[in-house]
Amino acid sequence: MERSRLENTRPPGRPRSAAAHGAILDAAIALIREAGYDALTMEAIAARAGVGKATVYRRWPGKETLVAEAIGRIVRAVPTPDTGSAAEDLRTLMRATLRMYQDPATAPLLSGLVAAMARSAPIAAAVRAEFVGPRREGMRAVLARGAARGELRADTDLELALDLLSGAPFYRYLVHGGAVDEALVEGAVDAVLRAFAPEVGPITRKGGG
Amino acid sequence: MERSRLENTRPPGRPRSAAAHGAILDAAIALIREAGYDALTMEAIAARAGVGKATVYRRWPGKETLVAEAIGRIVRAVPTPDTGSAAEDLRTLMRATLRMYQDPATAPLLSGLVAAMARSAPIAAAVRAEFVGPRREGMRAVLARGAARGELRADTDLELALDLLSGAPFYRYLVHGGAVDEALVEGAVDAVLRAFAPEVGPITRKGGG
DNA sequence: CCGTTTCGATACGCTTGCGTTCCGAAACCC
DNA sequence: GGGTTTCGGAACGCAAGCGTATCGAAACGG
Repeated sequence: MERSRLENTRPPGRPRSAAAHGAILDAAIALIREAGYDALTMEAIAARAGVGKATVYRRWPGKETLVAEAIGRIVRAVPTPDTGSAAEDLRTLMRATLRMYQDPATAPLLSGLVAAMARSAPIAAAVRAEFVGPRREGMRAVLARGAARGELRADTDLELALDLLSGAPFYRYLVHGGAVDEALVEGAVDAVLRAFAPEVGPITRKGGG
Repeated sequence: MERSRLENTRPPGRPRSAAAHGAILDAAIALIREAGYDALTMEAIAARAGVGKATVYRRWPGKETLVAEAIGRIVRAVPTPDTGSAAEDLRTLMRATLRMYQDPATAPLLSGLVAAMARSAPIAAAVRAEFVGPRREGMRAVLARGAARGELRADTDLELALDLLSGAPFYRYLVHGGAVDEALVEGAVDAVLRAFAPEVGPITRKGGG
Protein backbone atom coordinates (compact mmCIF):
# COMPACT_ATOMS: atom_id res chain seq x y z
CA MET A 1 0.00 0.00 0.00
CA GLU A 2 1.79 3.11 -1.15
CA ARG A 3 -1.16 5.35 -0.46
CA SER A 4 -1.15 5.16 3.29
CA ARG A 5 2.55 5.76 3.45
CA LEU A 6 2.35 8.73 1.16
CA GLU A 7 -0.71 10.22 2.78
CA ASN A 8 0.18 10.12 6.45
CA THR A 9 3.74 8.86 6.68
CA ARG A 10 3.25 6.27 9.39
CA PRO A 11 5.66 6.96 12.26
CA PRO A 12 8.25 4.33 13.09
CA GLY A 13 7.86 1.84 15.88
CA ARG A 14 4.98 -0.23 17.12
CA PRO A 15 1.63 1.37 16.25
CA ARG A 16 -0.83 2.24 18.99
CA SER A 17 -3.47 -0.35 19.63
CA ALA A 18 -6.92 0.69 18.52
CA ALA A 19 -8.33 -2.04 20.73
CA ALA A 20 -6.73 -0.52 23.79
CA HIS A 21 -8.10 2.88 22.83
CA GLY A 22 -11.63 1.57 22.68
CA ALA A 23 -11.27 -0.53 25.81
CA ILE A 24 -10.18 2.52 27.78
CA LEU A 25 -13.17 4.57 26.68
CA ASP A 26 -15.55 1.70 27.39
CA ALA A 27 -14.02 1.20 30.81
CA ALA A 28 -14.44 4.87 31.65
CA ILE A 29 -18.13 4.77 30.76
CA ALA A 30 -18.68 1.56 32.67
CA LEU A 31 -17.09 3.02 35.78
CA ILE A 32 -19.06 6.26 35.58
CA ARG A 33 -22.17 4.14 35.38
CA GLU A 34 -21.23 2.21 38.45
CA ALA A 35 -19.94 4.86 40.78
CA GLY A 36 -20.38 8.29 39.23
CA TYR A 37 -18.00 10.72 37.70
CA ASP A 38 -16.10 11.81 40.75
CA ALA A 39 -15.47 8.29 41.92
CA LEU A 40 -13.73 7.78 38.61
CA THR A 41 -9.98 7.25 38.82
CA MET A 42 -7.41 6.83 36.14
CA GLU A 43 -6.08 3.78 37.91
CA ALA A 44 -9.48 2.11 37.89
CA ILE A 45 -9.95 2.94 34.21
CA ALA A 46 -6.63 1.37 33.29
CA ALA A 47 -7.29 -1.69 35.43
CA ARG A 48 -10.79 -2.20 34.04
CA ALA A 49 -9.53 -1.79 30.50
CA GLY A 50 -6.73 -4.28 31.12
CA VAL A 51 -4.21 -1.64 30.21
CA GLY A 52 -1.24 0.06 31.82
CA LYS A 53 -1.60 3.60 33.10
CA ALA A 54 1.08 4.74 30.70
CA THR A 55 -1.08 3.56 27.83
CA VAL A 56 -3.83 5.84 29.06
CA TYR A 57 -1.63 8.89 29.61
CA ARG A 58 -0.02 8.36 26.23
CA ARG A 59 -3.40 9.15 24.66
CA TRP A 60 -5.02 11.70 26.93
CA PRO A 61 -3.45 14.35 29.13
CA GLY A 62 -5.94 13.79 31.92
CA LYS A 63 -9.29 12.54 33.08
CA GLU A 64 -11.24 15.44 31.72
CA THR A 65 -10.35 15.04 28.06
CA LEU A 66 -10.69 11.30 28.32
CA VAL A 67 -14.23 11.59 29.63
CA ALA A 68 -15.10 14.20 27.05
CA GLU A 69 -14.19 11.73 24.33
CA ALA A 70 -15.88 8.83 26.05
CA ILE A 71 -19.20 10.63 26.30
CA GLY A 72 -19.93 9.87 22.68
CA ARG A 73 -20.00 6.16 23.50
CA ILE A 74 -22.83 6.34 25.98
CA VAL A 75 -25.80 6.23 23.71
CA ARG A 76 -25.80 6.08 19.99
CA ALA A 77 -28.14 6.83 17.19
CA VAL A 78 -31.62 7.77 18.30
CA PRO A 79 -33.59 7.65 15.06
CA THR A 80 -36.01 10.53 14.66
CA PRO A 81 -39.48 9.27 13.81
CA ASP A 82 -41.59 10.97 11.18
CA THR A 83 -44.97 9.34 10.92
CA GLY A 84 -46.87 12.46 9.99
CA SER A 85 -48.22 12.90 13.49
CA ALA A 86 -46.27 15.04 15.92
CA ALA A 87 -48.20 13.48 18.80
CA GLU A 88 -47.18 10.01 17.81
CA ASP A 89 -43.59 10.98 17.05
CA LEU A 90 -43.28 12.76 20.38
CA ARG A 91 -44.58 9.76 22.21
CA THR A 92 -42.05 7.56 20.44
CA LEU A 93 -39.18 9.85 21.38
CA MET A 94 -40.31 10.25 24.96
CA ARG A 95 -40.69 6.52 25.34
CA ALA A 96 -37.06 6.19 24.30
CA THR A 97 -36.19 8.77 26.93
CA LEU A 98 -38.22 6.81 29.45
CA ARG A 99 -36.25 3.69 28.66
CA MET A 100 -33.07 5.56 29.41
CA TYR A 101 -34.34 6.66 32.81
CA GLN A 102 -35.53 3.17 33.61
CA ASP A 103 -32.31 1.48 32.56
CA PRO A 104 -30.34 0.88 35.74
CA ALA A 105 -27.15 0.96 33.70
CA THR A 106 -27.78 4.39 32.22
CA ALA A 107 -29.83 6.45 34.66
CA PRO A 108 -27.10 6.70 37.31
CA LEU A 109 -24.92 8.33 34.70
CA LEU A 110 -27.07 11.43 34.68
CA SER A 111 -26.12 12.96 37.99
CA GLY A 112 -22.48 12.21 37.33
CA LEU A 113 -22.65 13.90 33.97
CA VAL A 114 -24.41 16.91 35.44
CA ALA A 115 -21.71 17.28 38.04
CA ALA A 116 -19.00 16.85 35.45
CA MET A 117 -20.61 19.40 33.15
CA ALA A 118 -20.81 21.93 35.94
CA ARG A 119 -17.15 21.59 36.69
CA SER A 120 -15.68 21.35 33.23
CA ALA A 121 -16.60 23.43 30.22
CA PRO A 122 -15.05 20.96 27.75
CA ILE A 123 -17.07 18.13 29.23
CA ALA A 124 -20.20 20.26 29.14
CA ALA A 125 -19.55 21.00 25.48
CA ALA A 126 -18.94 17.33 24.75
CA VAL A 127 -22.11 16.20 26.50
CA ARG A 128 -24.14 18.77 24.62
CA ALA A 129 -22.57 17.95 21.29
CA GLU A 130 -22.62 14.18 21.56
CA PHE A 131 -25.52 13.44 23.80
CA VAL A 132 -28.03 16.22 24.37
CA GLY A 133 -27.74 17.92 21.00
CA PRO A 134 -28.72 15.12 18.67
CA ARG A 135 -31.71 14.10 20.76
CA ARG A 136 -32.83 17.66 21.13
CA GLU A 137 -32.52 18.33 17.45
CA GLY A 138 -34.57 15.28 16.63
CA MET A 139 -37.31 16.37 18.95
CA ARG A 140 -37.15 19.92 17.69
CA ALA A 141 -37.61 18.64 14.16
CA VAL A 142 -40.69 16.70 15.24
CA LEU A 143 -42.16 19.78 16.88
CA ALA A 144 -41.30 21.98 13.91
CA ARG A 145 -42.99 19.59 11.51
CA GLY A 146 -46.01 19.54 13.80
CA ALA A 147 -46.15 23.31 13.81
CA ALA A 148 -45.83 23.43 10.04
CA ARG A 149 -48.61 20.90 9.73
CA GLY A 150 -50.89 22.89 12.01
CA GLU A 151 -50.88 20.43 14.86
CA LEU A 152 -49.15 23.06 16.98
CA ARG A 153 -49.47 26.81 16.99
CA ALA A 154 -47.30 28.43 14.36
CA ASP A 155 -45.69 30.66 16.96
CA THR A 156 -44.87 27.80 19.30
CA ASP A 157 -41.73 28.47 21.37
CA LEU A 158 -39.92 25.28 20.41
CA GLU A 159 -37.14 25.72 22.93
CA LEU A 160 -39.65 26.10 25.73
CA ALA A 161 -41.59 23.05 24.59
CA LEU A 162 -38.36 21.04 24.46
CA ASP A 163 -37.35 22.10 27.94
CA LEU A 164 -40.78 21.25 29.30
CA LEU A 165 -40.68 17.78 27.76
CA SER A 166 -37.11 16.97 28.74
CA GLY A 167 -37.13 18.83 32.01
CA ALA A 168 -40.05 17.06 33.66
CA PRO A 169 -38.52 13.56 33.79
CA PHE A 170 -35.07 15.00 34.42
CA TYR A 171 -36.28 17.01 37.37
CA ARG A 172 -38.36 14.21 38.76
CA TYR A 173 -35.50 11.74 38.58
CA LEU A 174 -32.75 13.94 39.96
CA VAL A 175 -34.55 16.24 42.35
CA HIS A 176 -37.95 15.07 43.30
CA GLY A 177 -37.16 11.38 43.36
CA GLY A 178 -40.58 10.36 42.15
CA ALA A 179 -41.29 7.59 39.70
CA VAL A 180 -40.28 8.23 36.12
CA ASP A 181 -42.86 6.10 34.39
CA GLU A 182 -45.06 5.96 31.37
CA ALA A 183 -47.68 8.14 33.04
CA LEU A 184 -45.16 10.94 33.40
CA VAL A 185 -43.90 11.00 29.85
CA GLU A 186 -47.33 10.49 28.33
CA GLY A 187 -48.70 13.21 30.57
CA ALA A 188 -45.90 15.55 29.59
CA VAL A 189 -46.52 14.96 25.89
CA ASP A 190 -50.26 15.51 26.30
CA ALA A 191 -49.69 18.65 28.33
CA VAL A 192 -47.33 20.14 25.76
CA LEU A 193 -49.66 19.25 22.93
CA ARG A 194 -52.53 20.95 24.71
CA ALA A 195 -50.41 23.94 25.74
CA PHE A 196 -49.34 24.62 22.18
CA ALA A 197 -52.48 23.46 20.41
CA PRO A 198 -53.65 25.85 17.75
CA GLU A 199 -56.50 28.19 18.67
CA VAL A 200 -59.78 26.35 18.47
CA GLY A 201 -61.15 28.33 15.57
CA PRO A 202 -64.09 27.93 13.22
CA ILE A 203 -63.09 24.86 11.22
CA THR A 204 -60.24 23.00 12.88
CA ARG A 205 -61.31 19.45 13.18
CA LYS A 206 -58.80 16.78 13.84
CA GLY A 207 -58.11 15.09 10.56
CA GLY A 208 -54.99 16.78 9.41
CA GLY A 209 -52.91 13.83 8.22
CA MET B 1 -33.01 30.46 85.97
CA GLU B 2 -33.90 27.23 87.65
CA ARG B 3 -35.97 26.04 84.73
CA SER B 4 -33.17 25.36 82.34
CA ARG B 5 -31.25 23.46 84.97
CA LEU B 6 -34.23 21.37 85.88
CA GLU B 7 -35.38 20.75 82.35
CA ASN B 8 -32.21 19.67 80.63
CA THR B 9 -29.51 19.44 83.27
CA ARG B 10 -26.79 21.41 81.55
CA PRO B 11 -23.59 19.36 81.36
CA PRO B 12 -20.52 20.66 83.18
CA GLY B 13 -17.72 22.51 81.48
CA ARG B 14 -17.64 25.21 78.87
CA PRO B 15 -20.73 25.13 76.70
CA ARG B 16 -20.46 24.73 72.97
CA SER B 17 -20.44 27.96 71.06
CA ALA B 18 -23.59 28.56 69.08
CA ALA B 19 -21.70 31.13 67.06
CA ALA B 20 -19.15 28.54 65.98
CA HIS B 21 -21.95 26.18 65.04
CA GLY B 22 -23.54 28.75 62.77
CA ALA B 23 -20.24 29.91 61.35
CA ILE B 24 -19.38 26.34 60.32
CA LEU B 25 -22.66 25.84 58.52
CA ASP B 26 -22.38 29.21 56.81
CA ALA B 27 -18.83 28.44 55.75
CA ALA B 28 -19.91 25.12 54.26
CA ILE B 29 -22.61 26.79 52.20
CA ALA B 30 -20.28 29.55 51.07
CA LEU B 31 -17.69 27.04 49.91
CA ILE B 32 -20.22 24.90 48.07
CA ARG B 33 -21.34 28.05 46.30
CA GLU B 34 -17.81 28.86 45.26
CA ALA B 35 -16.43 25.53 44.19
CA GLY B 36 -19.14 22.90 44.33
CA TYR B 37 -19.85 20.08 46.68
CA ASP B 38 -17.00 17.78 45.86
CA ALA B 39 -14.42 20.52 46.14
CA LEU B 40 -15.64 20.90 49.69
CA THR B 41 -13.15 19.89 52.36
CA MET B 42 -13.46 19.80 56.10
CA GLU B 43 -10.22 21.69 56.41
CA ALA B 44 -11.51 24.52 54.24
CA ILE B 45 -14.75 24.66 56.18
CA ALA B 46 -12.92 24.97 59.49
CA ALA B 47 -10.53 27.57 58.13
CA ARG B 48 -13.30 29.64 56.57
CA ALA B 49 -15.33 29.47 59.76
CA GLY B 50 -12.30 30.50 61.81
CA VAL B 51 -12.59 27.32 63.78
CA GLY B 52 -10.43 24.34 64.62
CA LYS B 53 -11.14 21.07 62.90
CA ALA B 54 -11.80 19.47 66.27
CA THR B 55 -14.65 21.92 66.76
CA VAL B 56 -16.19 20.66 63.55
CA TYR B 57 -15.75 16.98 64.29
CA ARG B 58 -17.11 17.48 67.78
CA ARG B 59 -20.44 18.35 66.20
CA TRP B 60 -20.69 16.22 63.09
CA PRO B 61 -19.21 12.82 62.31
CA GLY B 62 -18.38 13.76 58.74
CA LYS B 63 -18.95 15.95 55.75
CA GLU B 64 -22.18 14.32 54.73
CA THR B 65 -24.16 15.02 57.88
CA LEU B 66 -22.72 18.49 58.11
CA VAL B 67 -23.89 19.34 54.61
CA ALA B 68 -27.26 17.78 55.26
CA GLU B 69 -27.76 20.18 58.15
CA ALA B 70 -26.34 23.14 56.26
CA ILE B 71 -28.78 22.72 53.40
CA GLY B 72 -31.51 24.35 55.44
CA ARG B 73 -29.53 27.58 55.46
CA ILE B 74 -29.40 28.05 51.74
CA VAL B 75 -32.71 29.68 51.14
CA ARG B 76 -35.27 30.54 53.72
CA ALA B 77 -38.98 31.15 53.85
CA VAL B 78 -40.56 31.42 50.45
CA PRO B 79 -43.99 32.81 51.27
CA THR B 80 -46.79 31.21 49.31
CA PRO B 81 -48.91 33.84 47.60
CA ASP B 82 -52.69 33.58 47.57
CA THR B 83 -54.22 36.39 45.59
CA GLY B 84 -57.19 34.47 44.31
CA SER B 85 -55.61 33.96 40.91
CA ALA B 86 -53.55 30.86 40.30
CA ALA B 87 -52.01 32.50 37.26
CA GLU B 88 -50.78 35.43 39.26
CA ASP B 89 -49.62 33.30 42.18
CA LEU B 90 -47.73 30.99 39.86
CA ARG B 91 -46.00 33.88 38.20
CA THR B 92 -44.97 35.21 41.60
CA LEU B 93 -43.51 31.86 42.63
CA MET B 94 -41.75 31.31 39.35
CA ARG B 95 -40.25 34.76 39.46
CA ALA B 96 -38.79 33.85 42.84
CA THR B 97 -37.39 30.72 41.24
CA LEU B 98 -36.00 32.82 38.43
CA ARG B 99 -34.22 35.04 40.91
CA MET B 100 -32.57 31.99 42.37
CA TYR B 101 -31.28 30.88 38.97
CA GLN B 102 -30.05 34.36 38.17
CA ASP B 103 -28.27 34.83 41.49
CA PRO B 104 -24.61 34.04 40.86
CA ALA B 105 -24.26 33.11 44.51
CA THR B 106 -27.01 30.52 44.45
CA ALA B 107 -27.25 28.99 40.99
CA PRO B 108 -23.85 27.26 41.10
CA LEU B 109 -25.07 25.41 44.15
CA LEU B 110 -27.52 23.41 42.09
CA SER B 111 -25.19 21.07 40.29
CA GLY B 112 -23.28 20.46 43.47
CA LEU B 113 -26.45 19.59 45.30
CA VAL B 114 -27.58 17.29 42.52
CA ALA B 115 -24.30 15.44 42.64
CA ALA B 116 -24.42 15.24 46.41
CA MET B 117 -28.00 13.97 46.36
CA ALA B 118 -27.08 11.27 43.90
CA ARG B 119 -24.30 10.03 46.10
CA SER B 120 -25.85 10.31 49.51
CA ALA B 121 -29.35 9.32 50.51
CA PRO B 122 -29.28 11.40 53.71
CA ILE B 123 -28.29 14.48 51.76
CA ALA B 124 -30.99 13.77 49.22
CA ALA B 125 -33.52 13.50 52.01
CA ALA B 126 -32.29 16.72 53.58
CA VAL B 127 -32.42 18.65 50.33
CA ARG B 128 -35.93 17.44 49.67
CA ALA B 129 -37.10 18.16 53.20
CA GLU B 130 -35.48 21.55 53.63
CA PHE B 131 -35.28 22.95 50.17
CA VAL B 132 -37.38 21.29 47.51
CA GLY B 133 -40.28 20.22 49.69
CA PRO B 134 -41.45 23.57 51.04
CA ARG B 135 -41.30 25.26 47.69
CA ARG B 136 -43.02 22.39 46.01
CA GLU B 137 -45.77 22.31 48.58
CA GLY B 138 -46.37 26.02 48.20
CA MET B 139 -46.69 25.67 44.46
CA ARG B 140 -48.88 22.61 44.82
CA ALA B 141 -51.21 24.57 47.09
CA VAL B 142 -51.44 27.32 44.49
CA LEU B 143 -52.31 24.81 41.79
CA ALA B 144 -54.79 23.01 44.02
CA ARG B 145 -56.58 26.24 44.84
CA GLY B 146 -56.66 27.07 41.14
CA ALA B 147 -58.19 23.69 40.38
CA ALA B 148 -60.75 24.12 43.14
CA ARG B 149 -61.62 27.54 41.77
CA GLY B 150 -62.07 26.22 38.26
CA GLU B 151 -59.06 27.94 36.77
CA LEU B 152 -57.53 24.53 36.13
CA ARG B 153 -59.15 21.26 35.22
CA ALA B 154 -60.40 19.42 38.25
CA ASP B 155 -58.48 16.30 37.27
CA THR B 156 -55.20 18.15 36.80
CA ASP B 157 -52.16 15.98 37.54
CA LEU B 158 -50.58 18.34 40.04
CA GLU B 159 -47.31 16.43 40.27
CA LEU B 160 -46.90 16.55 36.53
CA ALA B 161 -47.67 20.26 36.44
CA LEU B 162 -45.14 20.86 39.20
CA ASP B 163 -42.45 18.90 37.40
CA LEU B 164 -43.11 20.75 34.17
CA LEU B 165 -42.83 24.12 35.88
CA SER B 166 -39.76 23.32 37.93
CA GLY B 167 -38.13 21.06 35.38
CA ALA B 168 -37.95 23.51 32.51
CA PRO B 169 -35.62 26.07 34.11
CA PHE B 170 -33.73 23.33 35.92
CA TYR B 171 -33.07 21.45 32.70
CA ARG B 172 -32.18 24.55 30.77
CA TYR B 173 -29.73 25.72 33.38
CA LEU B 174 -27.98 22.43 34.04
CA VAL B 175 -28.18 20.62 30.74
CA HIS B 176 -29.01 22.82 27.84
CA GLY B 177 -27.10 25.83 29.03
CA GLY B 178 -29.56 28.30 27.56
CA ALA B 179 -30.70 31.52 29.17
CA VAL B 180 -32.93 31.16 32.21
CA ASP B 181 -34.83 34.40 31.90
CA GLU B 182 -38.25 35.90 32.37
CA ALA B 183 -39.39 34.64 29.00
CA LEU B 184 -38.75 31.06 30.07
CA VAL B 185 -40.61 31.14 33.37
CA GLU B 186 -43.47 33.20 31.99
CA GLY B 187 -43.70 30.86 29.04
CA ALA B 188 -43.70 27.84 31.30
CA VAL B 189 -46.47 29.25 33.44
CA ASP B 190 -48.55 30.13 30.38
CA ALA B 191 -47.97 26.71 28.89
CA VAL B 192 -49.03 24.89 32.04
CA LEU B 193 -52.08 27.10 32.43
CA ARG B 194 -53.10 26.34 28.85
CA ALA B 195 -52.29 22.66 29.18
CA PHE B 196 -54.50 22.25 32.22
CA ALA B 197 -57.11 24.83 31.37
CA PRO B 198 -60.66 23.61 31.86
CA GLU B 199 -62.52 22.50 28.75
CA VAL B 200 -63.68 25.57 26.88
CA GLY B 201 -67.36 25.24 27.63
CA PRO B 202 -70.39 27.45 27.02
CA ILE B 203 -69.65 30.40 29.30
CA THR B 204 -66.00 30.58 30.37
CA ARG B 205 -64.81 34.04 29.79
CA LYS B 206 -61.73 35.38 31.46
CA GLY B 207 -62.95 37.54 34.33
CA GLY B 208 -62.45 35.33 37.31
CA GLY B 209 -60.82 37.78 39.71
C1' DC C 1 18.50 -7.86 12.53
C1' DC C 2 18.36 -3.24 14.46
C1' DG C 3 16.23 0.95 16.00
C1' DT C 4 12.01 2.78 17.53
C1' DT C 5 7.73 2.83 19.72
C1' DT C 6 3.96 0.81 22.30
C1' DC C 7 2.57 -2.89 25.08
C1' DG C 8 0.97 -4.35 30.16
C1' DA C 9 2.68 -4.03 34.67
C1' DT C 10 4.73 -2.19 38.67
C1' DA C 11 7.00 1.10 41.61
C1' DC C 12 7.88 5.71 42.90
C1' DG C 13 7.39 10.57 44.69
C1' DC C 14 4.05 13.89 45.50
C1' DT C 15 -0.11 16.10 46.92
C1' DT C 16 -4.52 16.24 49.20
C1' DG C 17 -7.80 15.38 52.52
C1' DC C 18 -9.43 12.62 56.30
C1' DG C 19 -10.03 11.92 61.18
C1' DT C 20 -7.36 11.99 65.55
C1' DT C 21 -4.65 13.95 69.04
C1' DC C 22 -2.29 17.21 71.53
C1' DC C 23 -1.67 22.06 73.26
C1' DG C 24 -2.54 26.29 76.28
C1' DA C 25 -6.40 29.41 76.94
C1' DA C 26 -11.07 30.36 78.02
C1' DA C 27 -15.81 29.57 79.75
C1' DC C 28 -18.89 27.49 82.65
C1' DC C 29 -20.71 25.15 87.31
C1' DC C 30 -20.00 24.12 92.02
C1' DG D 1 -10.37 28.33 92.98
C1' DG D 2 -11.03 23.42 91.23
C1' DG D 3 -12.96 20.38 87.87
C1' DT D 4 -14.62 19.89 83.34
C1' DT D 5 -15.43 20.88 78.74
C1' DT D 6 -14.81 23.62 74.57
C1' DC D 7 -12.15 26.89 72.33
C1' DG D 8 -8.77 27.89 68.05
C1' DG D 9 -4.66 26.08 66.19
C1' DA D 10 -1.31 22.84 64.76
C1' DA D 11 0.68 18.45 64.04
C1' DC D 12 0.20 13.65 63.23
C1' DG D 13 -0.45 9.03 60.68
C1' DC D 14 -3.04 7.13 57.14
C1' DA D 15 -5.10 6.29 52.64
C1' DA D 16 -6.06 7.47 47.86
C1' DG D 17 -5.09 9.15 43.52
C1' DC D 18 -2.16 11.66 40.32
C1' DG D 19 1.34 11.69 36.84
C1' DT D 20 6.03 9.86 35.84
C1' DA D 21 9.49 6.43 35.32
C1' DT D 22 11.13 1.98 34.46
C1' DC D 23 10.91 -2.84 33.18
C1' DG D 24 11.14 -6.84 29.62
C1' DA D 25 8.31 -8.19 25.78
C1' DA D 26 6.22 -7.37 21.43
C1' DA D 27 5.17 -5.05 16.97
C1' DC D 28 6.40 -2.43 13.36
C1' DG D 29 9.82 -0.10 9.29
C1' DG D 30 14.07 -0.14 7.04
